[in-house]
Amino acid sequence: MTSCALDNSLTNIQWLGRMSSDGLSPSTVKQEMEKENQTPVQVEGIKIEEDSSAVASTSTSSWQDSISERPPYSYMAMIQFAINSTEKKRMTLKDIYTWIEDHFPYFKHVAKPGWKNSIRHNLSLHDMFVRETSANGKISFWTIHPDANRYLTLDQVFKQKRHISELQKNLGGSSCSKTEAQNARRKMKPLLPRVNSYLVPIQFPVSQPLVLQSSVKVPLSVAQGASLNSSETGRSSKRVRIAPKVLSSEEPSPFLPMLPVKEESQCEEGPSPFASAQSMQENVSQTGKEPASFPEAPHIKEEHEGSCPDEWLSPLPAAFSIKEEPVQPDEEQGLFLPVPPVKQEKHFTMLKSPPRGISDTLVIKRRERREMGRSRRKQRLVLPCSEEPLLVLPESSSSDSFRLASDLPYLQETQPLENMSQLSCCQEEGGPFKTPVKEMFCKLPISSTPSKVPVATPPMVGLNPWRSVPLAKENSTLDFSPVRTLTAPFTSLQENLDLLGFNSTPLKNPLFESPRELLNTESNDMVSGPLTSSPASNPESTKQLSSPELPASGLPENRSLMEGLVLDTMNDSLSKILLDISFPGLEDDNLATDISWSQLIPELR
Amino acid sequence: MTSCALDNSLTNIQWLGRMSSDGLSPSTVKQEMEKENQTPVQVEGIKIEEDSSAVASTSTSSWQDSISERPPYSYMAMIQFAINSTEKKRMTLKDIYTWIEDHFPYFKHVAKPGWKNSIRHNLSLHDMFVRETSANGKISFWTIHPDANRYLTLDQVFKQKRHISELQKNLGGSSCSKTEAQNARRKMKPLLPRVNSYLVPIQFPVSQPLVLQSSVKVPLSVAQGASLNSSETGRSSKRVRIAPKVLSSEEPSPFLPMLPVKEESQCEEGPSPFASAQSMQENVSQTGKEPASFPEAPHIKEEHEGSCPDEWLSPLPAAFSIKEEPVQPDEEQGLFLPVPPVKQEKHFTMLKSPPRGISDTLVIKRRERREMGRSRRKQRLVLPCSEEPLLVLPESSSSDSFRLASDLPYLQETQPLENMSQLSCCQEEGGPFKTPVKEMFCKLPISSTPSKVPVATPPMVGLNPWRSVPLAKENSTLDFSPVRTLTAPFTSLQENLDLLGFNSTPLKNPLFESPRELLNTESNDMVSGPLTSSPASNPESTKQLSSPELPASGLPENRSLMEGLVLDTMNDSLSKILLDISFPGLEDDNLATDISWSQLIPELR
DNA sequence: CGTCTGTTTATAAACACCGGT
DNA sequence: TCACCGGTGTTTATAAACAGA
Ligand SMILES: [Mg+2]
Ligand SMILES: [Mg+2]
Repeated sequence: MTSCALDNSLTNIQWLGRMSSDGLSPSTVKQEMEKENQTPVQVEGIKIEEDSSAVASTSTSSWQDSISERPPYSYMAMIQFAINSTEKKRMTLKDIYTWIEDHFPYFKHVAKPGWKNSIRHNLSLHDMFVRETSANGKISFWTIHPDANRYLTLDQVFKQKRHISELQKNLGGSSCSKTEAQNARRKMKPLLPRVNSYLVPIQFPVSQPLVLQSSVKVPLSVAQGASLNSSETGRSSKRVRIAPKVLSSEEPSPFLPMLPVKEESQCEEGPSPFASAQSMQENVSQTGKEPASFPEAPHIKEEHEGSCPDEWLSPLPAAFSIKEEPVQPDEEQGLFLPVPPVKQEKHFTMLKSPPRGISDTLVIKRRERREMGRSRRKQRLVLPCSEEPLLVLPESSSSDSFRLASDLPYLQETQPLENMSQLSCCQEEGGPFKTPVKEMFCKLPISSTPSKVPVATPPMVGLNPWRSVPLAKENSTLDFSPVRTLTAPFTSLQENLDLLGFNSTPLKNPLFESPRELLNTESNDMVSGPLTSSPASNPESTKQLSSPELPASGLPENRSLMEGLVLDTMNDSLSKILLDISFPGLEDDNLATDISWSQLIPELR
Repeated sequence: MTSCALDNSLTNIQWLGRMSSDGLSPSTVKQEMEKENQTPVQVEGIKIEEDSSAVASTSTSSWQDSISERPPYSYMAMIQFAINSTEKKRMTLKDIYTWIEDHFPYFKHVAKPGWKNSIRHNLSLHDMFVRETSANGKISFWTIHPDANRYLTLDQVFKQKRHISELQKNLGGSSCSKTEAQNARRKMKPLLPRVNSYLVPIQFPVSQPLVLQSSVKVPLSVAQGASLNSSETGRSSKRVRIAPKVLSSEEPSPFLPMLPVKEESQCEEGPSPFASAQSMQENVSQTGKEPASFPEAPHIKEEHEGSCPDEWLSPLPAAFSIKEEPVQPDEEQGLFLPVPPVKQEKHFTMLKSPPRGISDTLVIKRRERREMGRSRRKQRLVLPCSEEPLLVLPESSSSDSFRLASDLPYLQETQPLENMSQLSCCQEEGGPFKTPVKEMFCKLPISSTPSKVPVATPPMVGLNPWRSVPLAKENSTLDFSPVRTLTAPFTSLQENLDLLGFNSTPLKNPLFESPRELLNTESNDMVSGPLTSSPASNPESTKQLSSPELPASGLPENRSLMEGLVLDTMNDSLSKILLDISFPGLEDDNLATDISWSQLIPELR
C-alpha cells in the first residue's frame, strides 16, 4: 500500500552502507558487488524503494536500528516471517526477497547477491516450505506447511525480545558465572535468538563492537553500556555468523500461539510496498494478542504419530515451550516413536523402519527416549516433529509472551560453564579453536571440521598488522601465514571480556538448545522445571488450538557487526592463484591420466 | 578376512598420490595438508593399510585406477556403498571413513580433511541414514533406513558400468551431437553417475584430461582414446565437481535388485581391513547375480503412499529404472501424491498437508502430477519416494543391467542442445555463465546464483597464462580478473570436444536426471520410449522383488582431475586481507555501533 | 582440555526447467 | 518458431559453529 514511499530514506541507507567501503581500493570489492546485488533484481521489481525509511529511522525496535547489520535470524526464520506476514500465508519468491530487503536492509545494501541463492536453497531444502501454484497455474507461491507453521512473525519476535530484556533487567543480569548459571537454570531461559547468530561477513582488523544485547548472560543495562566500551575490541574476525541454530522442534506451538497476524496482507503478486515500517511499529503496538481468530488457519489434519519432520517445529529463535510433557511409556512401534525421535525421523515417521531383524541395536531414537543421557549426542535434540506426537501443548493460548519470560531462564542453565569458558571465547573473537584451527596452507589442518581462522589472510599479506600474537599453539608449523597470528590478539581481548561476564558470544543463547538439553538431562539431573519432552511439534496443536506451548522467542543479540562485507567468492580465486603459483605443471600429469576412468593404469608416474 | 594384506601396495598408492605434490613449493599446501588429514585419524585406526593394493593395481574396474582422482560418486552414495558392504548393513563413522579411504584413495591421499566433515554432514542431513546404538549402548552405528536402502554397493555400480560401456560400444558411441542425442533419446540412458561429478579441488592452469569414460555421449573406446588427447586441455578450472546429482528417486529398486551383497562383513568395530581389494575383484567376478537371497533383507513394510522421503530412493548414480509406469490417475490426496511427487513431499507424505482452506492454489505436487508440463520447474523430478508409491517395478529382476543399456539412451536426449551449447561449455571450462559469472571483486556479481569462475585467481595474478580468450560475453566487465580469461580457452577446447560428441560435461550423465525429465516431458513431447514415471522409489520393490528397474549406474567420467588441492579455508584469509588492505578503519565505526541491538541509532556516520 | 562425533546453518555451485524476447 | 537469457528450483559440496561425550 504505502508503495513508492520515500526513495530518500533508501538512499540514506545506502549511504550509510557505503560509509564502510567508500572509494577505497579496488580490493574493496564487497561494497561494489553488494550494490550490484540488489540493483539487478530489485531495480526492475517496481517495489524496490517503498518504505525503507522506516527501517533507517526507527530506533524503537531492537536491532533493526543498525541498518546495515545482519539480522540475527536464520534464512529459514526470515522466510517464515515474510510468508506469515501475508494474509494468505503464501508469497512468491520475488516477494520474499523484497520483504526481506525491506525489513532487513542488510540484504538490500550489504549482502552479496548470494543471499538470494541461500533463500532459494532454504525454500527447497526445508520441507516446511511448500510450493503451491495459483489456480491458473501461472504463479508459484511458497507456503509454510500448515502442520509446521507456527505463524511466527517478526513482530512477535520483537515483542519477545522486549519481554525478555525487561525480564532480564528485572531479574538482574545473570552474570552467568558457572555457579550462578547453574543456579539460574530453571529460571532463566533467554528466549532470544541466541546471542551470536549473524552472518555478517567480516572485514576489519580489530576494534569491533561486541554488544551482547538482551540475550543471556548480560543484563541489558550492562550490555548496552559495556557493549560500546569493551565491545570495540571484541571479535572482528569471523566472516559469517551462523545463525543461532534454533533447533526446529523447540517450540511446538508458535511463539505467541497466535495464528496469522496479518502484517502486510499484500499477498499475491502485490509488491507489498510498505512492509518495512510495520514491523517497527508493531513492536510498539500492543503486546498481548490473542491467537486463533484467523480465517485460513490451515492444518488440522490428523497428525499420525510423528509425522512432522523437524524443521517443522521451530525454525527460528522461537520460543521453546517446555511443557514438561511426560515421556510416554514407550510406543514400541517399528521405528518412529513419538518421544525423543531423533531428528532422523523425518521420513521415518510413517515408515516401519527398523524391521531390521537385528535385535542387538536399537534405533537411537528409542534408546534415547529411554536412557536419555546415554547413547550418542544430539539426535534427542530432534524433538522436532515425531517427537511428541501426543502432546499438544494446549496451554496458554494468548499469554505466551509472559509465559516465555518464565521459561526463558531455562535455556541458559543448560551449560553455563561451558559457554563461558569455551564457547564464549570462540564466538566473539575467534578465540579458542575447538576444531583445530584450520589449515592455512601448510600442513596444519588436522581436524575434519573446517573451523575458521579469525582473520585469515593469505600468505602474501603482512598488510594488516592487526595482531601478530600467536596463540601459542600451532604457530610453529605455520610461519608465513599471517592468518594465525591475527587470532591471537582477539583471543586475549575477548577472553578478558568473557571473564568480565559480558561477552556476548560465550553463552550465546542457549535458548533453543536448552530445551533439548533439558529433555535429555531430565532423566539425569538437569531437569528441574517443566521441561520434558517437548515443544509440541505437532502442527495440529498449533493450528487447532492456538495452543499454549510457551512460545518464547529469541531475541537478537547483535554483538558482532558486519566486519567486512567480504566476498567469499573471491576466496576461491585467491586460493587458486596461490596454488597455481606454487605448482607449475605437476598435476597435469596426474590430471591427464583421466582417460575414461574405466581403465588406464597410472602411467604418469 | 584378508586383513593385513599388503602394505606395499598401499605404499605404492601413496607414492602415486605424492607424485603430484612432491617437493614442490610451500604453496603446494594441499599435499601437505592432505597427508595430515588422513594420518591423524587413520594412523591409529590399526586397519589403515590393509589391502589398498587392490585399488592401486587393479586396472580391471573402471575408474578406481586413477588412484588420486576423485570418484564420481556423491558422499551419499559412498556412504551407502560403505554401509552396504557389511553384513549387518551398519557401520561406525570411523569405519565409514576407513572404507571410503580404502576404496577411494583420493580421500586418503588427496582430499582435504574437510571431506570427513562432509561425510558427517551427509549422515546427519539425509534421513536415509539412521543412527543406531549397539545393545550395550556403547557404540553408534550408522545404518540405512530399510525403506530406503536399495543395497547398492560399489560392486554393483561397477558392474553396471561395465554393462553400460559394453552396451554403448555395441550401440556405437552416440556422438551425441544434438541431432543424434535427440534421436537417441529413448534408447540411451546413460546410467552412469553423470559425467562430471567430482569435487576435486582445482589447481592447475590448463591441460586437464577431459576423459568422459563410459558415461553418455562418448563410447568407451572413443573416450579412452580421445580422453588422453583432447582431454588434456579440457576443463581444469573448476574446483569441486558437484556430484551428478542422482535424484534420489531414480531407481526405486536397487541397481541390481540385489539385496545385501556382503562385501566386507567386518561390521562392528572390526577394522575391516581388506575391503579394498574386494570391489575390484568382484567386478571381475560373475556379472549376473540374482538378488533376493540374503538374510537380513530389511524393508518390506507397507509403503503407505508416498512415505519415503526422497533421498530414500537413489542416492547415488544408481540406475534409473524407467519402467514406464503409467502415471496413476490422480490420487488426489491432500498433498502427497504418488506420482510426480515433488521433492517437497518428504515429510508431507503422511501429513494431511493442504488443509489450507485456500482452494485457488494447488499444492504443486498435485498440480504437477496432473498437468505435468506446467507448473513450475523441477519438483516433478522429485520422483523420489512419494513418487510412485504404487508402482513397484517388479520387472526384470536380475537382468537389469541390460535393461539399463536400453534405457540409457534416454537421459541424454532431454536437452541435448542446451547441454551442448550452454551447459557443456560452462562445466568444463567455466564457459558460458548461465548464472552471470560471479563477481570476481569488481561489481560484476549480479545473478544470485554464485556461479564460479573457472580459474578464479585473485587480481594480482597473471601468473597462469593458460588462456586469455574471453568467451565473448562478459569479458568487458572484468578486466583484471584473470579468472575469466582462463575459462575461455577451455570453452573453446571443450566446445570442440562437445561437438565431437565426447564432451563429458555437457550432457554429463543425464542418467538420473533424465528420469525426471522424462516424466516431465512425457506430457510434452520428449517422452518417447518407456519412461513415464518411474524409478520405483519404493523400498519394497527393492527388497521384495529384486525388481527390475534397470539399475543403470553411473559411471565415472572423470574428466576433471584434482586440480589443486587448494584449501578453501585459505580463501577466507585472502579475501579478508584484501579487504582489510583496502579498508583502513572505516568500518570500525559501523561495527562499533552494535551496542545491544535494541537501541543505538547509527551515530557513527 | 582436546578430540571425535553429530547436528545445523550458511554459501557456492551446477544444473534443470520455464517463460520472455 | 527458436535460440538465448534470466529467474526459479533442486541438489550436492564445503566450511563452520556448536553441542555432547
Ligand atoms: Mg521445500
Ligand atoms: Mg540422518
